[in-house]
Amino acid sequence: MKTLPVLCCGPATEPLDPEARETLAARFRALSDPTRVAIVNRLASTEECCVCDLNAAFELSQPTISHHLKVLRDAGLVESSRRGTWAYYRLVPDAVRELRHTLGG
Amino acid sequence: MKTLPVLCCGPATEPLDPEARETLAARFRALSDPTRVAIVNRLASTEECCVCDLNAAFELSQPTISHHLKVLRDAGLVESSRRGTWAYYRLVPDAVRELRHTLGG
DNA sequence: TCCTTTCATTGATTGAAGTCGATATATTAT
DNA sequence: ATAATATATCGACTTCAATCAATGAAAGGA
Repeated sequence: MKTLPVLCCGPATEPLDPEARETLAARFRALSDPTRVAIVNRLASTEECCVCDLNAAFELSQPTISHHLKVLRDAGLVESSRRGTWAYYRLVPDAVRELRHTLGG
Repeated sequence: MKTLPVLCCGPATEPLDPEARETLAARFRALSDPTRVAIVNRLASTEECCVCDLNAAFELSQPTISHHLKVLRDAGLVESSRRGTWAYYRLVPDAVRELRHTLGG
């Protein structure tokens, strides 16, 4: 994965090309929903998490949770693997780190 | 301004209360548009910037740029001041830092 | 085999967001 | 005063996103 330039807050920051703008905006958009922020927060504390736990943790329908997980997956912020009947989700640390770096790490 | 807890990626992360989820999501949402990412990036490199420069820098109408600036203002990521006819915008470093911290600074 | 459980997908509905033209407001210049 | 310039706001249109009920797909158990 290509490393994106630092967005802020150095004294001299390089301008972003249109592709980088799109990529960054897409990732921030994945975090633009309270439920998804909470999911990422939960994954940050539990290392790995079954979908069934997430379904139980939020007062939303199962398809809605599944939808949010898909948004996070498409953004590359989380990844999943099936073991038997269950699906387990975890953060992609590099993606999160890159976003943080974008905000001026 | 209240300091939000670290979102990621420590071994033990505290769960976010609903209000914190909303606040964080709102700020990430302000960065969920390519133009706004570019504006913030530009502000990060120029310290302060006239709206007229932003209008010239993007191939969007003046009302659209004004709208994006309002979104960023409402999110607390930028602030503005008028000097004469011109309006100058700049980043709010604390807000950006807080977001970065949320991603596990 | 059939039923149950877990998760994903589809379709529909509702509300939010991006964009622009038109207009309003405020400041400076003539 | 009048005109010109710089921003902001309004109204309308269009596209996108969140949500849920219903359905599909895959695995395990009786």
